[in-house]
Amino acid sequence: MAGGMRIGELSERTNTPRRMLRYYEEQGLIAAERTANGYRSYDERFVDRVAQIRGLLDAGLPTRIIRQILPCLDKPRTIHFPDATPEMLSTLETELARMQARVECLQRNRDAIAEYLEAVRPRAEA
Amino acid sequence: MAGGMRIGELSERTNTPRRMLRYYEEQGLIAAERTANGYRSYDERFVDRVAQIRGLLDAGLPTRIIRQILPCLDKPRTIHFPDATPEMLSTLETELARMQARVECLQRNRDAIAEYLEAVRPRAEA
DNA sequence: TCGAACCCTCACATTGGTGTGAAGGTCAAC
DNA sequence: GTTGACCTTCACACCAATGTGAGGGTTCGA
Repeated sequence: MAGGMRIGELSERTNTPRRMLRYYEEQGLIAAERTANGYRSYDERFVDRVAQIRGLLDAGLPTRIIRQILPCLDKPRTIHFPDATPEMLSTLETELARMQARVECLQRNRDAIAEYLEAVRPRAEA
Repeated sequence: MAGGMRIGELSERTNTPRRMLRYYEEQGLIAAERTANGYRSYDERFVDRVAQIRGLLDAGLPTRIIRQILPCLDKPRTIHFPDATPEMLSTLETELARMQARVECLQRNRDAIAEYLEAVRPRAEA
């Protein structure tokens, strides 16, 4: 069985506390297999998955929203078109707009900070 | 005295609970004047300021960080170059990188959602 | 067979942003 | 001069994300 790491390894590889991995599972963001003795078992795909979750959390999205949008982000579409309820589509559109607003806000402020640093740093490094 | 609105008006114009305006003040993000009777008095500039704060908060930055970067974002530079301590510059650089990462994460996921919606929505509206 | 290093669940604590309400001061209008 | 719509501070409560640790099982190597 090549594809099964336990929570400790996933924790190290994603730089995420075990506690959080269990929490994400509890929140329905990831669904780990279990080995015979009850240990969680993760395959490679969870590494990216967790990174994605952390990125979104860090960007200010709550788990409730992440849970809703995650299924739409799978590379090989596992959620087919008929699965999408109208409510879900409208949630997605709302979230899309909010993310767009966030991006713009962050970009504006990022640029302002960059500009400030540029002005304040008189070409230090060679 | 043309330029003094009270907390209620600022609250309405920024769509922000009074409670939060007081909280931002307590956190050192805004500094309101006081009229003779103790009421807070805000001028026009606070409208943009509060919007900026809310945007950053919504994007996941904690008040502690916002407090540090806000002074650098003033249009007419009120913070001059010598004011910047090395620690502050390094905080700014760190924050700049984090914001960049956030932007990229949000853009990726935003694009993925947009793509999903595009695929799932069979050209509905005229 | 013991110890170390994992894993499990459960549960309480903390932090930051926010909601809400009490107890009271100011001020304009009637 | 009382009412109503503001404002003040203070304080308790909530939720989500996270920390921490107790109490206990599994596995493996010395």
